[in-house]
Amino acid sequence: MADLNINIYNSLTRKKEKFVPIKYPFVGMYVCGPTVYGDPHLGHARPAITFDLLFRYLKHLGYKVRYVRNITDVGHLENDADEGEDKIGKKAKLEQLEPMEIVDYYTNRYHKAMEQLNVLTPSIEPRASGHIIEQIEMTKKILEAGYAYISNGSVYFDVLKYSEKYNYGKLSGRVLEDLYSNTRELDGQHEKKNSFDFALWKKASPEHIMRWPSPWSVGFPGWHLECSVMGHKYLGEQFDIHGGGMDLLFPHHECEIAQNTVAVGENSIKYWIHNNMITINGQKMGKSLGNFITLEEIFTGNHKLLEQAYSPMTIRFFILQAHYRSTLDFSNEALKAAEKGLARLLKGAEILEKLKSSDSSDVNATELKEKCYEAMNDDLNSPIVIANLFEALKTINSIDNGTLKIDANNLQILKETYNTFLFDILGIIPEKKSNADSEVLKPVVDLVLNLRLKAKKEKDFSTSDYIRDELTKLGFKIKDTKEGFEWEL
RNA sequence: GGUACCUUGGCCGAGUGGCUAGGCAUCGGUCUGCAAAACCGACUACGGCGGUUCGACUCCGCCAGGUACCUCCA
Repeated sequence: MADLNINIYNSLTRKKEKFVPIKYPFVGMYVCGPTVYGDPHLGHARPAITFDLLFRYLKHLGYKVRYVRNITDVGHLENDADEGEDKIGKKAKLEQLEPMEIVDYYTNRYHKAMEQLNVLTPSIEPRASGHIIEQIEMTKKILEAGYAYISNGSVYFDVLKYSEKYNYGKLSGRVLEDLYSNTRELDGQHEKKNSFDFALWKKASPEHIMRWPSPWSVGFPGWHLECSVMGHKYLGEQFDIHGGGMDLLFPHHECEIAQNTVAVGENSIKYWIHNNMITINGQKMGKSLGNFITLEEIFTGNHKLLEQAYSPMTIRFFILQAHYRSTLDFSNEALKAAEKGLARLLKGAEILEKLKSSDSSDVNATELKEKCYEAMNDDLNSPIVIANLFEALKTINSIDNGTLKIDANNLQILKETYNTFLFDILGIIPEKKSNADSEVLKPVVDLVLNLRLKAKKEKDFSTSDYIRDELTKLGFKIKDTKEGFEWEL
């Protein structure tokens, strides 16, 4: 068994820390999921895959992980808390649908994309709209503690009051004085004592569709509240990991910490983990910037920036080839490189199954195994894991070629390591080869290639080349081997 | 304007105070009737200027360029 000495970067302390769960062997992990008002895009794939990697790895190490990833279907406003429209509500009006139709439609689309990316389903996937009562309860608690105030039917968190006793900005490094001078003048700020106060409950304007009764007004909960509520509801007063995109660090996660501190207790979450953004031409890919590419567009190649379609596994591999805390720049060239590299690794897995062991061994597979664990333990360094797998691939091919030998024991470890890391931990699945395995096609192609083999033996190269060229045109890859031939579609 | 971060070879991307990750592309070689695949080899980089050091891509300072957050965003 691998050692459990994982180091992980904690945004809260800004350094790598040894991961020690609050209550071994259980791990509670909460990750901010999507606001379901549009198709999932490449940016959504990053946190999903990053935390899927963590989820898989922790489980692999034997932890009992409860992974909660929410669906935001209410309270996420288009603009500033006072004047903005709810994202879902806006879309619903636009398309003349019930808000919940929008929510279900895009939630399903999200799930489908996640499945294609081989992202495991979380243990619990709660919706904000299903936790209105709990959100009202938490708002009450914060009011009772004296860290919130009611203004015109809305409830706001009193950041100034909070910062007298606690450190607002401990996560983001934000300084309150800076927020004073730098928050823009926006309409409707008059309800708040200070511009940096944030809403816990909002009174609904007449045209606002999504609304619930509360002690203060008919309205809806503030965006930051849902994660605090659902995280603690399902993972307890204290839990281990809270994750999300770096862009949520401020204000979203900072506000969560403030709410938690008042309503649940200080330091209720141990590790804050943030993935970096995917950029396109060096700029963040984002809904508001309009430069995003949806996952469906990538899978079909139907976008003006795409030179071709890229499979879900190519995307997954592409994302894992960069460290999760680095920005990752999108380009066709990089994606094609990922595609080719991945295909080689998968081919290696097939060859590995057929390898024969020898009496002696030039290969030390234990070393590979240790290097892979070491990389994962060092803040989930998936690029290093992949680099190690490529080294292993070289070894595999060399054994296949007969230039290296491996004994049974090392072969066993090599297989275990290669398959465990590639498939179980990195979560790669072999892509389905269209019709290559079809019952009808295989004998036909084999027949044709056997004819070619015969031609070759008779040195009738014009015929054999003709067959190969024609099959290549049809998309077959033909490979001659010592024994005869191999092909794939 | 404030805060933080980044700048690595043709491209993507790890990493380290001295031991030149990895992938893709390109160019040689081996193998092959020729290819393909595979293997071997080549190309060996760390924005600029100073400083610390026996030694810096890695630490410090300055400069340049870029990005993110400060408003919704994964």
